[in-house]
Amino acid sequence: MIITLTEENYLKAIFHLSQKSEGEVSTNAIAEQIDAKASSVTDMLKKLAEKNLITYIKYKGVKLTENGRLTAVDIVRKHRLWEVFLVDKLNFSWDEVHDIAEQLEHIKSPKLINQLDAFLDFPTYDPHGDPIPNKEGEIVKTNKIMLSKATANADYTCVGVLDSSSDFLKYLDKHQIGLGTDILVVDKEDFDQSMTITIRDKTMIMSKAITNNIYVKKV
Amino acid sequence: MIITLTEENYLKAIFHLSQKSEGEVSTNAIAEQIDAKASSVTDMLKKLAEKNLITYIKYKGVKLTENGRLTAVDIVRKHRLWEVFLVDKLNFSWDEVHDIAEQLEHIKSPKLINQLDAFLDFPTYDPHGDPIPNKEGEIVKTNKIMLSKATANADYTCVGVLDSSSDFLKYLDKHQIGLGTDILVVDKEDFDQSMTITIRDKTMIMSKAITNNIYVKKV
DNA sequence: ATATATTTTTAGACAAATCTAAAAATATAT
DNA sequence: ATATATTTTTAGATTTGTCTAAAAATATAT
Repeated sequence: MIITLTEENYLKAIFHLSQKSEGEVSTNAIAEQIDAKASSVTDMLKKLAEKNLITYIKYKGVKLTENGRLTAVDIVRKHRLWEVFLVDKLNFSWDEVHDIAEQLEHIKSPKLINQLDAFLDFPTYDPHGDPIPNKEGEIVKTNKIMLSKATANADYTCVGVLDSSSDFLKYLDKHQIGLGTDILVVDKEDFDQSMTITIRDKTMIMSKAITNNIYVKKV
Repeated sequence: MIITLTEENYLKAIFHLSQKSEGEVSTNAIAEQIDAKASSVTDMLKKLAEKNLITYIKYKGVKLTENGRLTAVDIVRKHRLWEVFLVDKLNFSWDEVHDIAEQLEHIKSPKLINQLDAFLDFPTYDPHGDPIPNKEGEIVKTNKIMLSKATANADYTCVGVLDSSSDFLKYLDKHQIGLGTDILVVDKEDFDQSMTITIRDKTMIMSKAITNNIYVKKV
């Protein structure tokens, strides 16, 4: 069955939205993610349901079918492998790769992806710390938590970011925070939930807007 | 100015056709190359002329403008660089790369192509012996000739192929002919223009259908 | 419980790229 | 030079993905 580029983007959007919260994904949420009008989304949902990629009940939102999930995960796999390629082989920085990978993820050739995977030495995480699904569509789950949920007086390591927009990644670069950076949570302010943290013996304060976008693991 | 994927394919087709013969390119020739109906081509030619990518006079065929030529050459550059990547880095064989490069050539990111170029060590020829245009759109001209035009009792080296279809390339692989293979032309039959050649001390006969698709250089 | 707000869907229109069928222009052959 | 063949264009329809505006369904608030 032929799946168009647009359909692929819808499937990916639905997949990402269903990762964020349980249950059905709403039309409006998809519209926002895709940057389209809700009416356009409704049209597309009918097509995807017709192709058995989603289950769709009017006014009730959608869910990916097994088929749809596998298709979406395959796109995510390609996206993340290409990001590794761009950073590891072509010397891109982690804030530059998203838009290019967004294009490359639609290239259709199973052999290409398998060879790329081998060429990159079968990476398990992309440059933002997101896991790379395997060929069977399985995704490893790491017990990462949001930095904002970390407890005071404990050591953590940065293992990923939620927001991989260029602006946020540049902020992290500026403060020399990357994957593997050790973070000591010194204090958490009750009032605005800002945090005092220590990185390489330098202490700084981070707003919740920041700590809510950094994934850490207890060390 | 935004150039769609379809427009890019038309420009590339016109470019390749104008390489083959002087003067204007005909609507039918484009239709055949693109595998579309002549009426569709006419519609597209109007659009391309509107965008100043071609000069188009009704019933008189088309020519690329400087702008159109640069756009087409850039696509060819990308196509050939990706082919080098696939063969040199991902271990594809030369008969497998065309269709994938056909997709990759449309990825839009100047930085990506420049970094790829550097990563591949600035190659000048693709896996089929076709020259890779430089950033400025210049293409080196080699004094290659068709094997069918070669003279008897002279030494040549294979430097390229005209037909880079999978079937033809597999024929060459089977007979262990590749870029750099030395070919001694022993005799040329007047009747059917078949040739007796010697490759690594093994003599064989090649029909004109074959010799017409192999580029050689006198050695 | 009823009015109000929000979300979602429908209806109809539009742009891009294609097609078929027919008309117009150009080329070829006797 | 005139009839015939070929090439190219036009006209009108179709598909995909989008939109706006209005209607329908669902959710929220008093």
